[in-house]
Amino acid sequence: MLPTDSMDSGPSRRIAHLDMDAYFASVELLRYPELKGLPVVIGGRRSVPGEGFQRLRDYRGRGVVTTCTYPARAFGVRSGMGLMKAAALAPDAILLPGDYETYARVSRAFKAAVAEVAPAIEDRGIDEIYIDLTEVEGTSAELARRLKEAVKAATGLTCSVGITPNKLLSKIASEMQKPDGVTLLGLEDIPARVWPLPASAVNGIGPKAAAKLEALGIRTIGDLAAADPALLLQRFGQSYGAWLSDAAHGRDQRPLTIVREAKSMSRETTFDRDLHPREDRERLTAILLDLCGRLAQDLERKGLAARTVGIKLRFDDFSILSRDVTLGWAVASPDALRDAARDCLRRVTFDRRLRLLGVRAGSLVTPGTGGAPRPLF
DNA sequence: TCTGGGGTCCTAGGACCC
DNA sequence: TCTGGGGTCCTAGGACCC
Repeated sequence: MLPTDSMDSGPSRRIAHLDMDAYFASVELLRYPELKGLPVVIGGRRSVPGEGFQRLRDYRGRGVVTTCTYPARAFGVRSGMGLMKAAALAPDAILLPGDYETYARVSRAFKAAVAEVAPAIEDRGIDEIYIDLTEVEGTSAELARRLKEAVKAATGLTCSVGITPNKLLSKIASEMQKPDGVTLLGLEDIPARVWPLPASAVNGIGPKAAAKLEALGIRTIGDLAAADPALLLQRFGQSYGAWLSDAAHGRDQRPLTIVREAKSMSRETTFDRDLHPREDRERLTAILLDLCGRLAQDLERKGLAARTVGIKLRFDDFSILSRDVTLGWAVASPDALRDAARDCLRRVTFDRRLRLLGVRAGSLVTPGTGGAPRPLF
């Protein structure tokens, strides 16, 4: 047995994961302080403006809970839950439509504040980031406090921070003391603090993998660490099987991705009611044109063009179908996106009603560089 | 009363080329 | 006539994440 971990885990790092608490709901509470302490749910479509706040019980139609306050969670409401089901649990909860422009603005503000403390940041979406603290002066406890203070000063919001030697453990750690928490973990804490958690607490073990593990009698991360690696390889394949073993032992050497280029952009919409491919043809055409127009705007804003265009359909039975086409050139205009999307739609046999239509731009290039044919000389 | 919208990555087969 | 092995690109689907 090797006496130290430094020989097999490489140079030791200090990585933070910072996660905003009930993010969208907390931003709304800044705007409506009178809702503090009440069950509030963010979700659904923008409703007709009326008097006062809309109650969850009055909501009609499709939609899910995007996020909710902790008092709403006390009723059993969860992200991703259908709004009708949420209304049955918490009929008096306040329902607010999402205001994504504001959430994005506040997001830029908290990330800029964190960058003042530590500049090496990996963006993980609107409400969370990884931060490399390896080269930053101070104890982990001090740095956690400074990060939280910087976020609070810039936005008025609280967050939870986990600091450990890698991204995998920090992601787990930041969940441990939510909300407004700090959790510091070393490799020596793994057996006592990480192994009792359910396997699904690992980022990358979703519902399917968790169910498959459960069928093997593997429920906790500790069970996974104790499982025969050969069995995992056999049941989950070389790549994922090996990763499962590593993850259970807290082994993770992934670097932070500081700059990331967009790989694809898409727009999709779920209809108010399922649409018939022929009887509702005009309505579907109008929706397709709208999606292409919005996607073209997104591309223009980012100065990008697509060499691949695809469509996504969700049918009334929730099955999903996609088709895409790669063009010999890059496109960005609404008309070109529409023509390519129509080519894709022609390859589909429609025998069910449609629930959702989406348009996707992939193989993105910057026009004038990657989009042009390479010169011969 | 079912189940949003925006992404990434992986796998796997076939076409095509060397 | 049959023997190859890579490599890349494209397409479709699926798992997972925020």
